[in-house]
Amino acid sequence: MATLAEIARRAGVSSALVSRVINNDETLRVSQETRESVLRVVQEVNYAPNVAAQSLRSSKSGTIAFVVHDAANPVYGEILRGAQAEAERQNKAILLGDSAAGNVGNSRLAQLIGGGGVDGLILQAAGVQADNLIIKAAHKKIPVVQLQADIGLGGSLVQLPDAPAAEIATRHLKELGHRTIGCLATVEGLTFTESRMKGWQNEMGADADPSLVAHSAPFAVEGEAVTRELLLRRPDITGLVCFNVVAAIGATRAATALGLDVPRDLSVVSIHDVKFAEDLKVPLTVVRMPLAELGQVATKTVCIETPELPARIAIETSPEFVQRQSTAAPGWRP
Amino acid sequence: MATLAEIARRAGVSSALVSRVINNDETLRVSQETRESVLRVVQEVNYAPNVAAQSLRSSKSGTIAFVVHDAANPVYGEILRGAQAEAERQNKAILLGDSAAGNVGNSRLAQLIGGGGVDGLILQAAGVQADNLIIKAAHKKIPVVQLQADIGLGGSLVQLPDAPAAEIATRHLKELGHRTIGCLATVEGLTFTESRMKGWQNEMGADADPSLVAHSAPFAVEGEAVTRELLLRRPDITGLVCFNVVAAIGATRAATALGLDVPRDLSVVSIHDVKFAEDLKVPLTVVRMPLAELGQVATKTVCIETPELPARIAIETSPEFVQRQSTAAPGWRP
DNA sequence: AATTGGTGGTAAATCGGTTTACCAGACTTC
DNA sequence: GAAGTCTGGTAAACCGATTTACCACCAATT
Repeated sequence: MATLAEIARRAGVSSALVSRVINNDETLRVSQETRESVLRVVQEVNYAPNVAAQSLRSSKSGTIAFVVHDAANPVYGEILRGAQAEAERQNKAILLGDSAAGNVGNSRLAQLIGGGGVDGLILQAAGVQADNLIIKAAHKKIPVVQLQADIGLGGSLVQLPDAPAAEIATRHLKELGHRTIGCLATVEGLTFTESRMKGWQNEMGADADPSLVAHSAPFAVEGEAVTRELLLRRPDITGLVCFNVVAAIGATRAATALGLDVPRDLSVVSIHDVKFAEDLKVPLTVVRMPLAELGQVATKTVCIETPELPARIAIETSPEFVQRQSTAAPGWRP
Repeated sequence: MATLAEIARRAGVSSALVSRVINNDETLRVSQETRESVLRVVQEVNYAPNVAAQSLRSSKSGTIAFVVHDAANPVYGEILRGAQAEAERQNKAILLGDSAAGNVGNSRLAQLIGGGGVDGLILQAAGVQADNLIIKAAHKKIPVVQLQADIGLGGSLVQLPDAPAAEIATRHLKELGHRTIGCLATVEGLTFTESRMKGWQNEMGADADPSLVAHSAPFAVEGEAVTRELLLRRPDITGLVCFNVVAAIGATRAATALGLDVPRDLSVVSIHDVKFAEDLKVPLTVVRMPLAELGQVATKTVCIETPELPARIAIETSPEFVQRQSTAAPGWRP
């Protein structure tokens, strides 16, 4: 493990000089000879600066924490991909935290966040109590960006076009002739849930009966159970707008289990797409969200060096409607 | 940002004492009073040690790098989950690198790996040229664990029960009455590909004709294209063993596109499971691998402090056969 | 001869925590 | 009263890169 001092010794100069040569210090005047011999030794020993020392001196780690509550969820995979790409551009590495995988608060990641080992924190806490320790640790020390839902950390909030997406989905069903359109929402109270609810309500107008709404965490089993209850409660529903595609898959399971055919007896449209949507028994009609852009913007924002981050950032890219086979004009039921 | 010195000043002691109190130095003798007043100040200022300073002194970062070539792939998600869980136990945070997301070699992650900012490296490089810079950087400095495939980094190699899994899959088709069983393998030359090939050959015996084999990267589109060629070349194939479930989904697409019914005309069995396998048009019969355990063992191994890591570690947990609807006795073809 | 100015560097402080070696004072013991 | 032995600490040296301030030397100018 070569150090600056080692290189300095070999090149017969001081370590200050080596550092200044390596970092292209403009104010340094050095002979061409000396510069070259320093660089030669740097090559020879395959020098890589000690990041801990740099970090200690500069108070920058070159690292950002990205905490989600279920890294295996395909939706987060897409966000993460966008974040990775932007992080690369910003020359940052990403520390991945999974708040579902344990108590993040006592983890090494929390120590890093609290101890200056991280330059910024991106938090996707939808549906999960964000860990207080992380919050405290991060508070006032590093920039925090919340994705999709404001859980009161005081950082920036990056939002998707939630209302438009729900409107597109709902309007699609209306245009097919549906009137009684259920709403399989995500967890109540979260910012994006409320925005999407608003989108559904906007389109439904007077028909936006609260009894048409049910809430589910983004898991297939829960989506299934909740949809089952909803359909039993309101058997007149012919169309269903789902706020999460994983829950939507559960919804189609529930419909099938109740003897309903999708789309003949129930049309299902969901927000978010998945790969293999085409390969499903019922290929889902969806409204795609610009998830990679969400991750990218969040990362860019958290890397901003200004003291104050913008309070809210709205992703303006339009959601993309993808018609597949889970929606159709309302049919009769046997 | 409180420092030790700050606390020492407030408590009227030396910073050495504060450090030793905080770290429960056994050799320290200190009065109860002093200890308590130190701890009180520590609480008051919400002290968190600077990780860069600790890291510089100790040459440990509390961080491990986990580099995969496609973080969005569900198979890696499962491995990552196991790695996360074990990392938490080892009090390490995970730096995620995606070798598909760009050139890892020039990334901040590479700098961290080369500069002591990472305590270990787990590399899942299947199907991708591992980045030379990472290799060089990591070489001889930190423990390296390779997952599934040995790409010559000289570190440890953790292997799944590959041959048994392929045997189980192949035997299943044989027991259903299939004789001409194709093999949609993964990328040629990789350690796990070869092991699974061996499993297939073991079961096929004299019937293991090389023309029954095709190779595909773990992507649906490639699985589809490769399977199409294979089926056109060998239309007598009635059963297909796939080494990767994502490629297997592509295989069913190809079969369908050729007018073949799965499982009537072609039985498909795959290694690895996915969530929503039940929701697919053709629910796939699969052989589940202990992926979380793979991630867990890799993480545990990379955290070992001994100079020499074991060269090879075999995961002994048996693969789990899951019967669904993509396999059946060979039928006639129209 | 003394000053100015440019060239080519270097010494030393700093970031913050850890650890080793050591020490002052009180108290015992012979 | 001299030597040992606790008790309760502290000083100072790391870890390695960066950066500011400064300096020695030589040449040119006044």
